[in-house]
Amino acid sequence: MLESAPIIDESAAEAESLAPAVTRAGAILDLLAENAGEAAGPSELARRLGLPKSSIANICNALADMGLVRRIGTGFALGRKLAELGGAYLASVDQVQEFYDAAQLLPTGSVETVQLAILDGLEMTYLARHDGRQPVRLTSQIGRRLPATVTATGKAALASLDDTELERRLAGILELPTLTSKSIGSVAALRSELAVVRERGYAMDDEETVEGVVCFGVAIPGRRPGEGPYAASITLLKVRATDDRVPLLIDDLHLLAGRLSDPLRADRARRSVAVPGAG
Amino acid sequence: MLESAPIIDESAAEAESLAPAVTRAGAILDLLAENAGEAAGPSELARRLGLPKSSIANICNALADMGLVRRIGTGFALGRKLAELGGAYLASVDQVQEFYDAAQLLPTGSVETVQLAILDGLEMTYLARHDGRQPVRLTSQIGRRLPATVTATGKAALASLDDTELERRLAGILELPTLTSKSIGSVAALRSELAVVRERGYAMDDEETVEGVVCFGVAIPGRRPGEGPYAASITLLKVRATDDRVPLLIDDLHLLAGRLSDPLRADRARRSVAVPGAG
DNA sequence: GCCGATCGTCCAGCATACTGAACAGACGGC
DNA sequence: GCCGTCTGTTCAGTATGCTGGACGATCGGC
Repeated sequence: MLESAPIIDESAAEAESLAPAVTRAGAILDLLAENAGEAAGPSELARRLGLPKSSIANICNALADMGLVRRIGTGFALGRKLAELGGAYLASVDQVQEFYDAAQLLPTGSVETVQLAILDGLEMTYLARHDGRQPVRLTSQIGRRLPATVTATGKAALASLDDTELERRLAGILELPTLTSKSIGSVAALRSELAVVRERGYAMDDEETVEGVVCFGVAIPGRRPGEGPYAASITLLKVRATDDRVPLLIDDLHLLAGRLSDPLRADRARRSVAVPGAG
Repeated sequence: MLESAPIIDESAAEAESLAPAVTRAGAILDLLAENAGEAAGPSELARRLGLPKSSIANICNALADMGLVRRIGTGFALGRKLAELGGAYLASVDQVQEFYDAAQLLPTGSVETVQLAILDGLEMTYLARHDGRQPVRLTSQIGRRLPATVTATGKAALASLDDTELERRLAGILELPTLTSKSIGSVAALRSELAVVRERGYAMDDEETVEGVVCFGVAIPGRRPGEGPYAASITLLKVRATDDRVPLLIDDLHLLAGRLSDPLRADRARRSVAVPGAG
């Protein structure tokens, strides 16, 4: 059950939208996503969002008619059309398609967990995952968001920004979210870490996201102006990150990044002629 | 580029929504998903949907502010938040979580492509996929929709419906969509096929989706009332569907279906204590 | 089995979000 | 280089979608 909470205005920009109903619908979806799996009724949603109950009910019914949410009893939960749209988004990102092909060809990294993410503000959204042969599954689910400052992908992506853009994103930030005792907590520490990343050519997450797990990451520039940088990472148990393997994995990441960065790719039309799949 | 098309009213229910802006926003997302990868401007969207240009622009800006669509130049394409919401939806479906665990434990099927889908009307939406060890990737992408009548999952799911529900879904259907020359094209042929499925205990797609590829599927009942039935399938090249392997794969599917059907699952709380992932 | 609380739904009035036309800029072609 | 056609954006007026309150159904507790 969703815990009651005082009135909040979800995602600030509410006040000045030219299509308030749409913005509110988005806030509803966000709220349902935070408590995925649990259904919430109109009253509860209205209380949480600080919006009139009737409006919420109208919007939810419209969302339900389209399949964006599904009715569970009298409440609402995320709907199956979101899987369809999410899949369509992922299919529309060229880097995702190429990532799957390229990741399994990596000489050393193909047996590890390799992931692709995109920077969004100060968070990373994970877009694709190559599951290696390791029995332990340490991976984030696709679509999951993690703070950029505690992940190898995030630090690599932030380090690839020019200084003015970086300062813009850090403006007003006083404290950084931490997931373990090793997570970077201060902006000052982050700055020096990013300097190291730029110098070294790759980023490292040394148990900053999960104890006992390390990640290595490199940035992948976007192909269109304004398109936030991407980053690829390899995740493995710290005990497996031996001195002889790590350099090979770093090489693999640079190889992968090179392939995903290169706009000269002959298989541009591959997607449109691909086998439509079977079920 | 999107081809021009005459005015159409996307997904009929437009006329009588109590939150028209939300319904329109959904229609926009649908349209962008159909032509994923290509950006579309307000004018083009307005023409396609038969709606005022200004309204479309307002809605698109609201969607862009939330990340549900992204701006590409002056046009719009699907946004990264859809990946987040889609992932949250998939995480909210208990069967998906259990599917990943169960599929890789199948004695014979774990080396093949195993998929999970849900019935929606007369289409299947693919929710999860276990990639086997086969070099050829025959899989649909997650979120993809295929006609239920040409897929093993779809026929298994339809066969699990009671007659009144089945007739309701087939009402008014004259012709069935076909993907290959072997696809079922008539409702009469479908009825007799479903009778065979019920008798036999599993469904088969014999090159009805893709030439040279066969699938076997079994239904998995939903756990909540009104929740459309699920189905699992195993996909393989027809040349690999030998008489000694197929019975083993069918056994695996029934095993899988049994595990996903059984509401008595001790790992119910697993999701809430799972490792949050690393990046 | 009664009652209180809370739920989801309905309806009419008002404020507001939507509409339609006019605006300036960017291409592309004869 | 000009012009026709397209784009995306802006703005004021009005129809319309949103709001708040009341209704009936449901659940939980003393």
